[in-house]
Amino acid sequence: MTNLDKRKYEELARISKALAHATRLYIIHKLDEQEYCVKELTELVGADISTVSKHLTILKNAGIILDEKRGNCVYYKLQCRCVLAMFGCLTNVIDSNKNKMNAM
Amino acid sequence: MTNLDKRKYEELARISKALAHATRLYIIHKLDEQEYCVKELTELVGADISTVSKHLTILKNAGIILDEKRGNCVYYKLQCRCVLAMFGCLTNVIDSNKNKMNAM
DNA sequence: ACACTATTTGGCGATTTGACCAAATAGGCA
DNA sequence: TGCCTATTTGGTCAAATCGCCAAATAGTGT
Repeated sequence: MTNLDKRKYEELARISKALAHATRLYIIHKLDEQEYCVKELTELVGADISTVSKHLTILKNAGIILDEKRGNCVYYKLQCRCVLAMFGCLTNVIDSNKNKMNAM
Repeated sequence: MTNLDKRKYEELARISKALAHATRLYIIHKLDEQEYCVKELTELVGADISTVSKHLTILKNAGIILDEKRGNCVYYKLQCRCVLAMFGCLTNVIDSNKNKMNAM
């Protein structure tokens, strides 16, 4: 793997790692429906608010979501809806696995 | 997050985690071009063969690649090319980030 | 059976990740 | 200013991940 390749795939992995968590995928899914503040997401997720805040930071750093402070709250929304295609991809793999299973 | 949701997003995360590594993404990319045995991939990747073997196991367990023993070697290939769409998705996010940057 | 090659597995140390708690920070409002 | 709510940050601990080495396994050919 050349150095150039290495950088390229580490960049891809950086985004990919940000997606590699059930809670973060769930948050993305919810933010696709509407924007939410941290407190609201915390209730939806059902974890400590500091935990949710950290997940949001990870997604933000990956450029997947955006934050906007309004009044007392920080609202998050999807930065680019192209991540939603990821769900389709992941689901395809899962379905494809199931089909392979059934075909046995 | 309901129990059903939880199961669903953990399943998605399971696949997503398998992709969350530069070397594994690189392997997928190479296997898109042609099939390779472990030894060949090891040379391409430039890591210990046991390390590469473990990466391959992770990808196999996620249903992303398939192995086939022929002669002395185990050849790996993509199980479903739908994972390739994932590269497009990840690249979109990265490009989208860059565009947002430039627009500032 | 023996030697040789390819691959996987087990185990270890190092690093990263994830969850919670507690404390710090930031804004709004009385 | 002081209080209250929302959010982030720092710290700690447990668990997961990663990479290598060494050993085990599997198959080929002599």
